Amino acid sequence: MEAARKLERTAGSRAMKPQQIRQAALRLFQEQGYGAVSMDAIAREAGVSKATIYAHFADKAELFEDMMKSACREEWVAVSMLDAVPGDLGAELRAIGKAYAEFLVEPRVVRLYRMVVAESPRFPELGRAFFEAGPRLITGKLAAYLQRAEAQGKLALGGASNRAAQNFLAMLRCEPHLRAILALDKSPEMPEIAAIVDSATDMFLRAYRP
Amino acid sequence: MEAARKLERTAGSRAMKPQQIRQAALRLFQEQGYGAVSMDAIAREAGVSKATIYAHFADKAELFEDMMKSACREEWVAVSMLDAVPGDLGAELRAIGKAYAEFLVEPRVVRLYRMVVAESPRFPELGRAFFEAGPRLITGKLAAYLQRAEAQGKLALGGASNRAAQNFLAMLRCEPHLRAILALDKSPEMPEIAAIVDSATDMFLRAYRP
DNA sequence: GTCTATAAATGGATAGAC
DNA sequence: GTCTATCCATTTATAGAC
Repeated sequence: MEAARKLERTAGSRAMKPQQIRQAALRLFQEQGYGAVSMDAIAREAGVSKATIYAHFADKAELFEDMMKSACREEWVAVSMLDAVPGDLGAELRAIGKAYAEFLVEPRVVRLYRMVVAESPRFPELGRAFFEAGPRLITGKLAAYLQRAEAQGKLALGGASNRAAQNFLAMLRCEPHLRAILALDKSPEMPEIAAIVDSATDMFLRAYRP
Repeated sequence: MEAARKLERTAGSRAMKPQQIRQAALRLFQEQGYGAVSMDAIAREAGVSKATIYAHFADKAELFEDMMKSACREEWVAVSMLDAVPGDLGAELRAIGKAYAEFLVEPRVVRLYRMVVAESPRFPELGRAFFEAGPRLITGKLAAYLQRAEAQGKLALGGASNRAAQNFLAMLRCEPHLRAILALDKSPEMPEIAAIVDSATDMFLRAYRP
């Protein structure tokens, strides 16, 4: 009964504190990097006391890992929706490719990628979570799609649908993506990306047309 | 004359201190990330006092940036040597591709890439230096090579040699590269890389064969 | 659970002797 | 140029009141 009373009494603002802390931590870690952010700064940014953070997270490392895994799951949801839209094979590949290539230069995605890459050696589960939630999922989906297209006689992949999918997706991790990762431009050049996707799709189809 | 005497007297170990410091800093920054490394730790690792570091570098940021630019130049030298080896077009592309794809999973290169990606937003010159010394240089070289091949009637690129080069190189930044970046494997799987390079080369040639 | 206050150690950077 | 010793702000994490 004590537990029940507690739950009632605290359903309001208390339950939101962990989320506030995660969001504040995400902002600061993105701006300054894991090692450069202090728990004091996170407490200030979240509008809570430091002791409150330690009431919800064991230490800085656990807060970081917990927050990052949530962020990975949330970010990749958008692109995991990539399903075949109606149209001919070329149009479908172009649409999937454009969505993915543009996703890969979104500032939120780029910032997340930077943190994952930077801290993967110290947080092994993080690199794994990112890979499974994103690249692995989307590669599998595209490979299945290409396999269906081959079964319908629209492509000649020699059964290597997974490798073909990897080749296609790799071409979408293109120079604009790299330039975004390296913070070389103020904002990504979307027309250039569209042209690259067209080029990659054309090349893919020329190579794998029956 | 005082200057001359000083130079004589200090030609031995003193001139090497900056290099010792750079090397120690590289090791620690790679292991722990920029924000997590202290100047005390660098001094210990280099076997010098903290004051000696500050005698050669204005502060932590300048030490990091100076060291990183040196590291970028040194690392990319290996792959910038990539010149056409004798053989037919397919064999040459395969050789270039294999060298580049294997370079991209070397632990030293992966560690450097992680740091550049992590700190590019805070050190804009770093992302620029990395890009110019590596991807930009190699893309230009390959584009020129492909253009010569097209002039000889061995390829049909429609004049878009640069885009073709980018497509080919993007396929070499493949899943093993991504897995290495994310620290998913203990050691890179070279046979898998060779198979991917073969696949990418075949696809490239099927698409662009006259 | 949440706060204020503080402990105990470490951070970047410098002074002054040699 | 190089060292030892040190300044003072900041660090992670906790104690104790509510």
